[in-house]
Amino acid sequence: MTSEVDADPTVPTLEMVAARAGVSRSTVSRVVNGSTSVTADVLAAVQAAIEELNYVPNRAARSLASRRTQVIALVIPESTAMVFGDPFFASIVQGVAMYLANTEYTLNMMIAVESRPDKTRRYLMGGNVDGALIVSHHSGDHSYEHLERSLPVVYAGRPLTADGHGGSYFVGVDDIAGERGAIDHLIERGRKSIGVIAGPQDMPPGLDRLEGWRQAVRRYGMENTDLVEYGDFTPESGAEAMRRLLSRGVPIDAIVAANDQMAVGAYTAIREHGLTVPDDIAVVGFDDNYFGLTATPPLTTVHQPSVELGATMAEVLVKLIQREPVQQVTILPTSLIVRQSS
Amino acid sequence: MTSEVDADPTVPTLEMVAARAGVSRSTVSRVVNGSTSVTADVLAAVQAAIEELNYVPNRAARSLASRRTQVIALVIPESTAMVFGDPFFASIVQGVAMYLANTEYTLNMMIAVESRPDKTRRYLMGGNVDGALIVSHHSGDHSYEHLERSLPVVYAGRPLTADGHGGSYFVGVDDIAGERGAIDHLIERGRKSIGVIAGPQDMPPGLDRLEGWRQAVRRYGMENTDLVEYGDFTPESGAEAMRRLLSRGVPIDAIVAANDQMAVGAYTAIREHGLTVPDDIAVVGFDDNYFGLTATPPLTTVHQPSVELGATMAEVLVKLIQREPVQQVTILPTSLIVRQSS
DNA sequence: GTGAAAGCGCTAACAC
DNA sequence: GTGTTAGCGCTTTCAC
Repeated sequence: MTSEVDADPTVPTLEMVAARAGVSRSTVSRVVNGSTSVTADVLAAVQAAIEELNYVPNRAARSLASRRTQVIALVIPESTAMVFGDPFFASIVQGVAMYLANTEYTLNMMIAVESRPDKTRRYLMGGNVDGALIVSHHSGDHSYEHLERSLPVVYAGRPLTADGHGGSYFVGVDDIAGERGAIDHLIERGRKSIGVIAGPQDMPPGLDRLEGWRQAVRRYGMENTDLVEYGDFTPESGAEAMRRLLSRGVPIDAIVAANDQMAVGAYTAIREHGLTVPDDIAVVGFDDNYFGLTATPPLTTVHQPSVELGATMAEVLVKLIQREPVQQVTILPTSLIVRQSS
Repeated sequence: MTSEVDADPTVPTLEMVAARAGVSRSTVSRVVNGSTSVTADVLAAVQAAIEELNYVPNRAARSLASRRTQVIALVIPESTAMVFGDPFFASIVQGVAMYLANTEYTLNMMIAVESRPDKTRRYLMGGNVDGALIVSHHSGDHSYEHLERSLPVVYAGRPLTADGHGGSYFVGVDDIAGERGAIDHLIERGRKSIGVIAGPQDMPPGLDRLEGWRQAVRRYGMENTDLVEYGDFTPESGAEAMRRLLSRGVPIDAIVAANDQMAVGAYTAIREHGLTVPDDIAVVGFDDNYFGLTATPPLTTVHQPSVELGATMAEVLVKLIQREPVQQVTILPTSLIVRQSS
């Protein structure tokens, strides 16, 4: 048995609603668009007709006539999509989708194939969407900046440019403060020699989390100011960085990693050296995802509100589109989740 | 500084292309739509004009005139979106998006708010999309079945109905065979008493993976045919199920869990009893996500090709829309990933 | 092979 | 408040 799709169960049009309600198409249009200048009885009649016919406005027609699409693009570079497994991106997508579910906007998720950057650019500039949300693994990469002249755009994370944000709108978290908080916590617990497994230094989270560590090291007047090794956000790189740190022969009683994956990787290296977490070395991650949640021992980490980040990006973009006032920069708070690794 | 959006940088229209190329709009339309009945020189002229003007067809106009939208909806029930953290869903979304990136179709991802089922239904039936992909955590829930009469629909996972698939199109994996393979492996490694932490019995993966264990138990003539406890796919439930299994006092030297999260949870319970993985008890999961990958020891598990599953769903739907022949049921193979827990 | 003409379903001035 | 009138940018018969 094959499920056959009906030829055409005649989708009702605005005109049919008008005829049934005994009014003009304009009036129906007004009702559909929530105009106030319609008398109560006419409104009721139209609504009844809409209900009876099960009328749904045709987006294409509406968009063509109004020159608004009611579509928001969520652009994800292909290289980022590959690492979609990263819970951070999944959460952002979820936040965006859930926020938009309660608006009139539709989410158009697109993978930007990097070998054909033009395809994406043209699609976005071709009047097919009302605005775009850009999420890149290489957070801070605002290479779509030229778009901003023809389309409202909101980024996840601050741009890489040192001098301000170049007019871009973005939503992010305060990585510096978040990492500083992690170290405050370690100091409170009596740790003296705190190392850091930093992330790539060509993206803001990598840079800022390291800066947070630096500020804290200075503030607490710690002796070892060069206990830094770098990773690329993968567990393996975290393990390697930790091995390098341990092989220095310098005493270390705590480590902060720029994300949970590397923190969990550090566990491996610590165990290899016959040491235990947290007795010998306390470990604190960043992000708060299940890598840390399911690790043994469960990881203390800096929580980043990623679902909310997605929702906020969508909110800012919608306001931008509707020309409501919005801040260019929105910083969401991080919070320390203390578990058993510290 | 505020980024101002230009008033209207005049998006080029098909008419402008026609004028520039010195042909009629119909001809430009033919070129844009890849019609063969256009002479080489005319084609070249039109393509040049398109290039020079940076012309992009307006989707709304095209859709209005052709009565095709080129939009595919990916519907995710709200309750499922909540557990978006489950890598399985993230991978499906990724697969769908990546497949569609190479087609003319656009991905419209929508969260179906369960308190307003009508909103979703009407949107889908209102001629706003050419087809729908339905992904539910409660896999097998084909409650959108009525839609299939007016719209091509493809589901992830087999329906719950016992009698065939009721005409629905779906893409899934062979959970029964996958689980059986896990047990073949354990038997090969000399395990004698294999228990199972089953999933919820109101969804196909839960049912089928347990059935796979049952078939294998029977086939190998194992003695303990009731070494079954149930969980709800979370790590905690896996730990609890394992505790119940261990407290029975029956010898167990291996356990298969219906997903990786529960398998990792089982680790906890096994350790609590002073036992080790895999020396005392071998553990095999199902899904193959980072829960198992980052666990200690890394988990042996049944790999499910989730990205490919998403891509295949999209492929089937596109063929369905284009009235090309497609199988109603597509079953993707699972494969056993042997790591260190078995 | 190419053009002319007629809409697709809706919104938005503008009259009344 | 409500109706009339033009399109929005494209596809699609149908002639030629």
